[in-house]
Amino acid sequence: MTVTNDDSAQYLIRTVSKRSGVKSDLVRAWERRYQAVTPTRTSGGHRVYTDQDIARLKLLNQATSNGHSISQIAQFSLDDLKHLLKSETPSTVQATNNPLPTTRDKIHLAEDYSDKCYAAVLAFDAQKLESHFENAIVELGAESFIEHLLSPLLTKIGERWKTGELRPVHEHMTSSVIRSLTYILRNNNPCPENAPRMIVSTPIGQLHELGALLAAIMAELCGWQVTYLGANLPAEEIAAAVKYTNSCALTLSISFATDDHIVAKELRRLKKLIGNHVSLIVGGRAAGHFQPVLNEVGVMNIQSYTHFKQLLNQLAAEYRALDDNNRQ
Amino acid sequence: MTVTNDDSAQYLIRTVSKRSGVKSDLVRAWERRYQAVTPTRTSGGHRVYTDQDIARLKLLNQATSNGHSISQIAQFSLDDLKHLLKSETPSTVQATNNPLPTTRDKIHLAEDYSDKCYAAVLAFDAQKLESHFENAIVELGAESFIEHLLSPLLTKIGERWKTGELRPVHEHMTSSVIRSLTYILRNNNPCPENAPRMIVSTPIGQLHELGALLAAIMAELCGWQVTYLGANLPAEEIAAAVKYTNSCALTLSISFATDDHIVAKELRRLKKLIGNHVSLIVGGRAAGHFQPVLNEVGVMNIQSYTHFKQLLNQLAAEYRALDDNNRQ
DNA sequence: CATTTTTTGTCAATGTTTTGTAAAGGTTTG
DNA sequence: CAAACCTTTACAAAACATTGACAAAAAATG
Repeated sequence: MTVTNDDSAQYLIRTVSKRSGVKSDLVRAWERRYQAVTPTRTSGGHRVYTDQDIARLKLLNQATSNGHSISQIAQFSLDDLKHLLKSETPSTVQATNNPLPTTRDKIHLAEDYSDKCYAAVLAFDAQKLESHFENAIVELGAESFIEHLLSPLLTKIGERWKTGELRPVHEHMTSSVIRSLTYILRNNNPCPENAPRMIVSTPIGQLHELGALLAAIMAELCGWQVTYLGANLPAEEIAAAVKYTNSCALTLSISFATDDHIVAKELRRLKKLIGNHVSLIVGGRAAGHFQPVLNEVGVMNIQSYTHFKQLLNQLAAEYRALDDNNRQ
Repeated sequence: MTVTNDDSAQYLIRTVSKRSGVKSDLVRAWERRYQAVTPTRTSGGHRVYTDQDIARLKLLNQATSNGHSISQIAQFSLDDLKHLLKSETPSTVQATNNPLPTTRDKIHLAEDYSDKCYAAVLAFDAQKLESHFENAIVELGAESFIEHLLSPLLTKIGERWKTGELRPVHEHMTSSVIRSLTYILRNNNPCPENAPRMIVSTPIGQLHELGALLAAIMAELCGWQVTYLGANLPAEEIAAAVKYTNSCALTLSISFATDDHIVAKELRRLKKLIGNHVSLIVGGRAAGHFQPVLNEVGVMNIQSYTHFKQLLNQLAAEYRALDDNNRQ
């Protein structure tokens, strides 16, 4: 049984765009130039699409971001497209050259969205927040969404939380919305079989999960196979997860400098439990407070968004090289 | 529930509007433009609708907020519309014969999936778990998925956790996967504008969120507009969320009888903070341990899956009636 | 390697369709 | 008689369509 409905389901182009992740203009362009889809029309001339069309555009979107030329694959059947995507390595996210002219516009757009999203958070309007996020993902693309919208937004929320403009519930609500969005983001970027694995969580006592959530999403986008565990877990549990999944990296977010003892103790225990072959990465607002322990334990400390991305790619490369050697 | 296909039950447009959530003007517009409904008339010319018409408008309302174009689906049959929305809302129609999968088959299938899912949990394989869930949702439909798969699975996890077969991480991982599935489930079942609102969370000290998650999903499926806050929140925060969202119900899950004092205290504080006009619902494995407090505070205690569903529908009906009165 | 050429995503301008809402003025109902 | 309905007409915002053009990226060519 396939996911798609029969032909009775009819959508207008904006819905198709939202669901497939392809901008409306581009949907039309693909139809005009390559007949990638052939929607029926209303009496007034508006395009009307089926569920199949949406599935098709979703796959085409994935395939093109994997490097395929749209002109070559536009007329493939659904099965052909699925087959194409199965036997493929994922999109490698380049961390390098960013300051392109198009990026500037995106940054502007992202700021715009960021304001709207923050307003929704402040108003405690989960529905609106989710809606803004959805639109932003389509317009910005997953990568830019994270870098220029999500990342600064979470920083802002963290700050406002300290000043008292926001309450803890605001953060919980936001986490909840973002968590359910994970599904769309992951959908755009299926990860391969042999991807390096990572656990993301928060040590015990650390209740704020926004940072961890961001890290998890970023890692997934960089081609990692991430298992996200949520916040506030004791070292033994996290270590167990690392073993179960055979992960080669563990990322923790520490955003609040509550009790130095606990965090330090947990970090030391964790390192002992997971051993040296697993990379321990720590980030978050308050990570700096624990610098001595971080150094002692041998933690990779995240400095910035870009830094984390570099780290992710670097580690993934190392892991792949290691993996190749083992196989030979 | 049951639908009286009785022709004797006839309604005027204001009633139809209230029950379906479609404004009177719009009901007329849909009739004039697309013949979405074709009510009979009184001798004087007033429109007279049947229960079927109401059901129809309800579905059309849902479908449009789901992205379907009203002009395209206005003339669909009731069955077509139901099929379009795939997951059937319990509060609406279920009376017609289900020609496709028997309930018995579904239960069997669900058990099958349940086993697979539990195996994935045990093996700590988040990807496989998510994949099973996805397939199950498609095959079973959202409702059956929750009743016959998710609900028993979570119970099982709770039990196995107590015996030590599963660790806390297993539960965290499962929560994480289910949380990201929320997106699909919600998408299948968009809630109307005037839906009653509910907050779902877990009182401070209660770290297990699976029960709360299930409650949230069920409530959404019953037509509530749910804001899910995650676990472990102090009374003030939860109460703030209730106020922000103007919720008329609050559901808490208590699955672990840690410290009687804290939970009891939190419940009392919560009741004070939210007042009497907000329904306080409590469920979960360990809810029974707090029976005295629950009685004292005036809590509705969830007894079972079915009971919760009844409660949800009943409260929603009460709220709608109240809302109607306020508007008049 | 340097130049075209092609591909591809994006945008702008301009006109149309869709769709929810509202006002005006008459009719029915209780 | 007041409240609720009815019909018609109109309106405006959002969403679409079409055409044509542009520029970056990729590919082909010299």
